[in-house]
Amino acid sequence: MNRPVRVRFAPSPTGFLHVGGLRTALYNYCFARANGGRFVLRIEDTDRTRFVPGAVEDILSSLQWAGIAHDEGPGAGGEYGPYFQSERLDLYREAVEALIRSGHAYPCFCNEDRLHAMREQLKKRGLSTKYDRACLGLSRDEAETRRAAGEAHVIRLRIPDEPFVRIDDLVRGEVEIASEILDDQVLLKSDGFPTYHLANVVDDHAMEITHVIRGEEWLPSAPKHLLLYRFFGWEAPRFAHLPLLLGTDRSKLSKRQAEVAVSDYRRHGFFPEALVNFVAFLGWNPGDEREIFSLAELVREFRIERVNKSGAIFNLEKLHWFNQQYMQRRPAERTIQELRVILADRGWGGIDESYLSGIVELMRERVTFIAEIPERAPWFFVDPTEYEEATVKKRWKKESAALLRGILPALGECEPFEAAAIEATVTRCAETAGVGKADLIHPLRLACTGVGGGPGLYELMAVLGRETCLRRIDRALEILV
RNA sequence: GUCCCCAUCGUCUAGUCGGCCUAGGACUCCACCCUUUCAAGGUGGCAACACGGGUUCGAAUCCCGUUGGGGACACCA
Repeated sequence: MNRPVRVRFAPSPTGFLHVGGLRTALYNYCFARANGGRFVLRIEDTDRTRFVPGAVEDILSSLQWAGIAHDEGPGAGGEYGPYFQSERLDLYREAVEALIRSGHAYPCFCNEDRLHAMREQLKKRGLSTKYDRACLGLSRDEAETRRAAGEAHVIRLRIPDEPFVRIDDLVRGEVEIASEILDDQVLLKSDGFPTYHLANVVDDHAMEITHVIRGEEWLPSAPKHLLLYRFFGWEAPRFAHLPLLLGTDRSKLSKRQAEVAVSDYRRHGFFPEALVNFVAFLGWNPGDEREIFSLAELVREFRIERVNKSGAIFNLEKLHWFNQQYMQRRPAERTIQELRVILADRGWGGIDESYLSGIVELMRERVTFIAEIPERAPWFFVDPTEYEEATVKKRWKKESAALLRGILPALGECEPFEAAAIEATVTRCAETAGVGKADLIHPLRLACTGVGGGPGLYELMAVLGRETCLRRIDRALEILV
């Protein structure tokens, strides 16, 4: 009765890993980990016409980046392989023949044109566009003869004559669908490849999947899958249909409305922890007010029963907030290394470790992305060549130049050249000159950075170092007069 | 069009089997505090139970309907 928990994430390589797919994978992963189960990754590559080169690699690397590791599947091995459906074709063919023998499936020789015309007719009359079963009337002998002759055909599922199919969904409860609206779905295409419906059921059974956690778009076809399990005589898994991720226009999140590939977010500099945390909260929450969850914490707290029923809009602003939160929390060492790479890309390579450490310490709570550090504070890496006009106007007074000249020698002797000592120096000079500290601080900041905002002046000067500060002050004195 | 799903602030949501909700938190926005600046942080504010019927002493919570939104209707997944 109680089989060991096994779940799967089964993307098709028709594009890059979608953020919605990431959430589906995440929920599957959490469910498996929380229940001592196995998380299987299976590639559903049964549509040769839509295969996108590089998609499999993108799916794999995106999942790895996010920290969602599969126990079985491409790159991980496993007892239930192969994990590419294109390598399991024999299984589907055998299964479909068994279905034909038991009378639950039948060959159909209708061509696309006839099918299309038929649907148009039904649509015009306001009826559902299901197959009219023209080929169901064929005798078994005739069908076999035509198949043997190599005539192009598909195999269709024969929907039984019963009032309805019921599915007990883990997030939606009981859902009933009238059988009469179910279509005689194609199971095997004329090219010998299975459709999703067949391959999915055959593989989930073969791989002993106990819980199918997937997007809500599959809910309407779930009854067909249930029927398939019954016709095969297999125990069906439990189903959990997840609410959709929506774009700002409230329609299913798609390429048209926003960036949807996980790799896009990665490229923009979002942290995997932030994306995972954000996406986890689109349809689930712990029931209290906590919001920052590591992957390990999600595993510990995730309950499939707490998954919401309604779709959630992918709110980029909130994602930014999560990223900023993680910017402040993540270990500085990682940020330093990543900053080093970004700087090297901009031609600012070979920078001292302790210097980068000082920068990160000062900038981490002021930015959302690492790349913002050189953007917002280029003066850490190069002397300012011009001075922000509005700040000059507001902060550079007639007496500023004299004040800076006055503090220059004191800064030259300030020992050690650290925040506390620099502050003491500035305070003393301000007192001596009979002005407020601010009259010294703002011109100093302008001279050292060229801008009006940024980290605390003393801290920033300490990081820049005495030599750099003095040089910059000299130069400002020349230019600003 | 047919079928299915959904319905609390602009957004993500809390609201366990109806009373503790004059509906809580977070994002965004605004104000104030902190402060040399910019942030971060703190405090406060704006802002919602789609509508109509029931059931009940009592409903955001249960039932029905309406409306709205979404999804599915392929030899795509």
